[in-house]
Amino acid sequence: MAEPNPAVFFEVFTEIGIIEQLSRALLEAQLPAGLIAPHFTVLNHLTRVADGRTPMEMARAFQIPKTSMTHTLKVLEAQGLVETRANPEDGRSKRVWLTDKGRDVRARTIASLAPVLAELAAGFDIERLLEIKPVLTDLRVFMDAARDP
Amino acid sequence: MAEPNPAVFFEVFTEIGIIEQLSRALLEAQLPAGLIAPHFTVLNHLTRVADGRTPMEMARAFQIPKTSMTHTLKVLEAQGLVETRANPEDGRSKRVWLTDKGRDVRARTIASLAPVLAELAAGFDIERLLEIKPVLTDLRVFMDAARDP
DNA sequence: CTTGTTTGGTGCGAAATGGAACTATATTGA
DNA sequence: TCAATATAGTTCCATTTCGCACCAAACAAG
Repeated sequence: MAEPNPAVFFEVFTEIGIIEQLSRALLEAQLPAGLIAPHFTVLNHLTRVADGRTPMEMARAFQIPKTSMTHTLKVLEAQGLVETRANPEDGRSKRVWLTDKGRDVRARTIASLAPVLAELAAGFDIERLLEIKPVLTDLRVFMDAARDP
Repeated sequence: MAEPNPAVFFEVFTEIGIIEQLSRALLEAQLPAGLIAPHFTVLNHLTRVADGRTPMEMARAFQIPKTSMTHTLKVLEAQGLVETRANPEDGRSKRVWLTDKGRDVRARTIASLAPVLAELAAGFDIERLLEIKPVLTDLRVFMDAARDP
């Protein structure tokens, strides 16, 4: 019997890296011109988690530098997909809100993604995904908590 | 009982995206200055899969555009970590070989990564990773085969 | 052959990424 | 209270990413 070997983390991360590339390509194929995955991620986060987040809250949620979030939001705002207003509770920060157009783009993308996902589901057993999902969630939460604060 | 819902793909991809970010940060923290994850990925691929691959073979393996591979290799070559020679079997292409220095950088990175992975293993059950790994591998293979050629 | 098409690789330019330094506001503590 | 420190966000800049256009070698068909 083999010893538990931490290298399995490395191997799992390698698989995850490739799947991330492939799934990002699937998403971006459905996005309107000028938008890429990080833009969609923000629209989706504001819809699913809570509208009116601050840039820093989102940067932390996605584990990206705040400078990257600044730029991503600039693009979204220039395209009229989000709008920002001052945060009355903290003069340093601002809050980001979806516009109707932003909500619409997000909804259309989800809709056009549905047949793509359905095609994946036709060739890969969804049950297996349901099994690994809680492990992935726990791993994400664990790693998120483990990084040096 | 719920219908099998393809949206679980979306949810799994979301978790995978965040884990990819976090794991990449762990790797890059161990890399020497001037190298980032994609550089290491090439060194690792040449070591694990086969030395002397062509740029296109690697671009396809990692699912990145060939122009990105050109640039990544330029950095690695400038730092003396790989060297390229003409491909005698095909005048259009070239083959990429690790140098001793490249092998050394890769080995040192793996070594310095070991305690990081061990620390992860101390807080997260490796058995659960061993369970999901084959599913991830199958998913990666399936998605890789499913993209339009 | 030789002409049309495919394939490997590069140069270029636009956009994205992210570190460093900076400003402004908030918080902490002596 | 007010000085020291921490935090949110931006600007600036170097590097990365990747689409497009291009070149050269290979291959395919007549």
